[in-house]
Amino acid sequence: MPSEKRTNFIREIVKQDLKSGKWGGRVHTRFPPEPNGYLHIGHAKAICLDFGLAEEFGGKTNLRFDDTNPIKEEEEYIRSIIEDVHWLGFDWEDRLYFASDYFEQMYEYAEQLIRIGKAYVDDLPPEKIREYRGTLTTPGKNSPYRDRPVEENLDLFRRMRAGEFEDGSRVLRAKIDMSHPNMNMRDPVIYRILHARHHRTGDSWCIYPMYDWAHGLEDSIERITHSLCTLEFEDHRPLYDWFLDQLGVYHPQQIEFAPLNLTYTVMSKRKLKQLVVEGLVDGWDDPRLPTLSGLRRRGYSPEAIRAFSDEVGVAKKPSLTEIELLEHCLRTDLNQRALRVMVVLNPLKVTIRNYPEDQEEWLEADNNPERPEDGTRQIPFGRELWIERDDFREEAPRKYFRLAPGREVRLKHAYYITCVDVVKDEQSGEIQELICEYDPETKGGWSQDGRKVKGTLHWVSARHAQPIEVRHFDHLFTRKNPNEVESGKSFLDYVNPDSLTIIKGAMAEPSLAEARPGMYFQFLRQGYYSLDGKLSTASHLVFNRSVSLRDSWGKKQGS
RNA sequence: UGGGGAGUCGUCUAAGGGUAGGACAGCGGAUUUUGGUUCCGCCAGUCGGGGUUCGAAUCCCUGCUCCCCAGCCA
Repeated sequence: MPSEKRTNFIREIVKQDLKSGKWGGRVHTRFPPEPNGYLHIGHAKAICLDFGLAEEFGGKTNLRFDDTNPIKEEEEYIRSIIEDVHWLGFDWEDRLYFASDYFEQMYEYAEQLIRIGKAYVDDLPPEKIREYRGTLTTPGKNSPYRDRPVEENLDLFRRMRAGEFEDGSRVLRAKIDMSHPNMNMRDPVIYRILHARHHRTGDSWCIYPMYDWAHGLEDSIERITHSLCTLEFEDHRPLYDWFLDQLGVYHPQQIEFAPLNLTYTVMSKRKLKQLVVEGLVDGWDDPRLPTLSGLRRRGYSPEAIRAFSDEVGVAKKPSLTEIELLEHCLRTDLNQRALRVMVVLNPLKVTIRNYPEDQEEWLEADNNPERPEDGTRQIPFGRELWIERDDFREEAPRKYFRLAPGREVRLKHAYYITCVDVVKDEQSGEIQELICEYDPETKGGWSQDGRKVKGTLHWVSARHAQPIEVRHFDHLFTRKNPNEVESGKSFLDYVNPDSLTIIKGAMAEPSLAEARPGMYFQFLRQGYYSLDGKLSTASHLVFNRSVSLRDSWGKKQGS
């Protein structure tokens, strides 16, 4: 369906609402991250949905930090989240909000809830509250403090705010129904005492609102129309609705969709954080992580991630998407834009014995055959070259059309060469060098006589080669779904010990010295690569492989 | 055995009484100065059982399976 925009059930609801005039023709969404970790590609799906929907229907989207728990939240996360959403290409204009900006208003609403007899201060300790809540199959029972008079509740709640009580000694709870089949409705806690410094409000509060209380109010205050969230909040919707109905305030519609899961990785912030804290990866932006900063460092483009978000769709079915789809989206984007360069990862020396000793020439190479307007560059050629060790076989299997003794191949953009001799180490038998001859009539890689050369190799002039470090990545986990753990094990037991391969002696053509982070390269015949801005120095360039090229030959060999 | 959700090719996702479509993956082939790209083709699905209907993925009944919920996290 190239011309038709892909639809989904939420988009249909929005279209329906627009038609019926339910929200006065408005579409106003929000992306509400808690600043307690870095954003990952699952968030990207939500961001694309929130911003994409508003964009499509002429609406607006707020970026709102849901910063109601000072114990877990940090400034660094706010910074990274802002950077990541911008990088993805979305703009919230002047609508950057913080839940903490509404604390006073939320507090007043809480007093209102107390006044209408729908909230009370409970002196039960945490264990007792849990005990009184009952279980999934048995009803809970009322707290002995449940029927305190309004005035007492008001007084106690004000004193909670004033800091008279210790953490955990009292809470404010909604008065709903302790035997409700939905656990969330069994008098949920709406304020807890936390003598903790908040990154924005400092020490002005020692009571903080709980998610269920805060979130609907935030949405209401901001006049959100469609409040999109993931499936696990489906159970919370009755509570979301209950609070807003009790207060009689503006009431957005919460709609839930299935979160994104990808094979061979984990998506929960808790687990990602654990990998970071335990030093199993190189920070939140480790290129093996599905974090947006990790993907960026690995060389993913925001366009690829947005295309992927469109591609996975939106539904309510819990799903596990194959990572291959993400990789496909990256290849599709990078094929169009990546600059082609030649890099030899595992060098094997080639001497062209009929090429003059001191001669060198500069040959023209296109930067991107998919986009001629990207022009050409000059690459140096000489008597001594590096080619890929893998591109030579002493004994060529059937269908192998790379270099072998007596065989002729094309050096991309250069000449046809024929292997005439193989130099080996006497002791080990290891191939040390290939002696070849070139055909001067094939400059540029064409022959006049029209003879066929099936194989084309990439190469680098030894004298001009720029040594670089290259990093290849494999899945971070050995299991398709590392969240499915056998008893007695943890997801950490499935971390892939071989997820990072460092290649030290790669040889690059000189133009790669101009590489900067954020530039996309295709190392010819190998894959897409990007400069690692964190590890590279002026004299030591490190390139990360974003994704390999598809390899139908290697696939055939491997099986 | 409480409540809330969900079941369509291997994976993701359309179709909402009228030919089950697309993408990824896989498999073949053509083109190719990247064994890339591009192009063409193939493979492959409505959870089971009843019912309503000329006609059911869609409506009804029933069964099964999977996911989420017992934080003073979000």
